[in-house]
Amino acid sequence: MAVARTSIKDRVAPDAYRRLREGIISGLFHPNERLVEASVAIRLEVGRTAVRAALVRLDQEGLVTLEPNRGARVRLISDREALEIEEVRATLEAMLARRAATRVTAADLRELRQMVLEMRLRVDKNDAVGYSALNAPFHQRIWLAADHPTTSRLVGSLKSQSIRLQYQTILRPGRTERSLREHEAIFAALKSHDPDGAESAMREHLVEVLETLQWAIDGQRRAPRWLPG
Amino acid sequence: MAVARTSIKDRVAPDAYRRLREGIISGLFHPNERLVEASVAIRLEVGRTAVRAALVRLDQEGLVTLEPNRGARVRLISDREALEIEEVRATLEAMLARRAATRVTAADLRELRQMVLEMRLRVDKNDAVGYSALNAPFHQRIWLAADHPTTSRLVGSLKSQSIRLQYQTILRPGRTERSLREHEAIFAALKSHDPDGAESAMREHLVEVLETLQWAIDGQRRAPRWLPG
DNA sequence: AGTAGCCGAATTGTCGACATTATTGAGGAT
DNA sequence: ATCCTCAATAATGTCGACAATTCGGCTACT
Repeated sequence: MAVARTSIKDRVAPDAYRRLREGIISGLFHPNERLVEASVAIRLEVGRTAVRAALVRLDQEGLVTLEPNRGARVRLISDREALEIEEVRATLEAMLARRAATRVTAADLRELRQMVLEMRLRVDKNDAVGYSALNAPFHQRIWLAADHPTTSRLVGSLKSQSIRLQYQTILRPGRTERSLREHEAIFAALKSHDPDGAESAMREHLVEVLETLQWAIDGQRRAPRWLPG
Repeated sequence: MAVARTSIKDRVAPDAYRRLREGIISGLFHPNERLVEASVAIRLEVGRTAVRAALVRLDQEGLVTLEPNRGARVRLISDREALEIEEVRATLEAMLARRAATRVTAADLRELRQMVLEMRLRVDKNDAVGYSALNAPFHQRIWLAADHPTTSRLVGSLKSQSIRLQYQTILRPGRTERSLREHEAIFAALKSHDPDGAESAMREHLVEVLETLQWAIDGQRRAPRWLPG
């Protein structure tokens, strides 16, 4: 059989943090699930020490809650908190868009244009998930153009916390069409180096997202439980 | 002599993180200073394990940089980064002020009014440091009124990173007078429940702070080193 | 029947020992 | 003199063992 010589620390140990993080974000570990150090260590094929360090880090990052002597759980973001996070994100991304408008290079614009075109393509093909996959890269490209690493890091961290509800927002009928137009508006503003335009376009876009989120929350408040009879 | 029965873990261990953090913020550990686990452990009278955990957490928080196999240092925030942080803070606090304007209770206003009066008092007494000490609580009181814990936490964390330059901003001649008037303007806007007014007053205030910061940076770029002869 | 208190399993917290990795400095060859 | 090699040192990374804590269930007593 031989589990190969990948014997627990070929070079896996260093990124126990990254892998656990990925596991949480991807939903492999469910919200509120207990994370027992020993079990996780076995599952990830790393030592308990590494898991411990990862948990501390994830706690600080907000993806995990760590209570003294009582262990760790995948942090369950409340609905209210999810909305708050989205609100902050909107504020910061609007600021980034503003900055980006005055700094985009030709290369930036070329790439962004490419992305928007690809998005349009997928929407026309009714490929909602495919479209949604381009969403994050598009935004990130704007962050890059804004040249503001501090904020970028912050927004990135926020985003990872609110993934849970992200999936459901895709499902809203007619949302992709609208989302695409918003993205196109943002691109247009950036292209014409219009800070006010970019900021407000981004803000409008994220207000939309926020409303969709609210819609998703309302929806799930009913759906998940039918009492028998 | 007897260092008392505080024998290394009476109940000190749990907050090694807090103490190390405090030490960094208060300047007890200098920027760029190496933090050797063993030494810190002795100095804080805790085990190396606790120090390790604290370092990981502080790294995630941005107060310390942690390089694999090369140890930890107190993070030195570059001038550029300090400005970026202040910029983010301005954006977020402006948003908080806006929210606060629509939610301040009578009790909030009473407390804020008290603070502003006390500030006025100290400025009139030419007590710059005394005035400056009231600054943080005033802002925090507004965060509380805004009722947006996510953002409050974020802004608090940002603030701790940029302490280094904070001191020098006090020294700017005529700054306190001006700062006081800005605070009074913010209070007035909150009192009349004017979101736009509160947001812009806060933004103006923080733009002022940002400029002062820039001034301090420029100042220190010359001051700290005279070559002999 | 109800409740206080107590055992025991499971899990976290801490320590000490040791392996691993960077760093420094001395010595030697070119 | 300069560069290279290689030990000596110092610090970090990891593991295993054990102490401390929590929690669930069980008993004993009223």
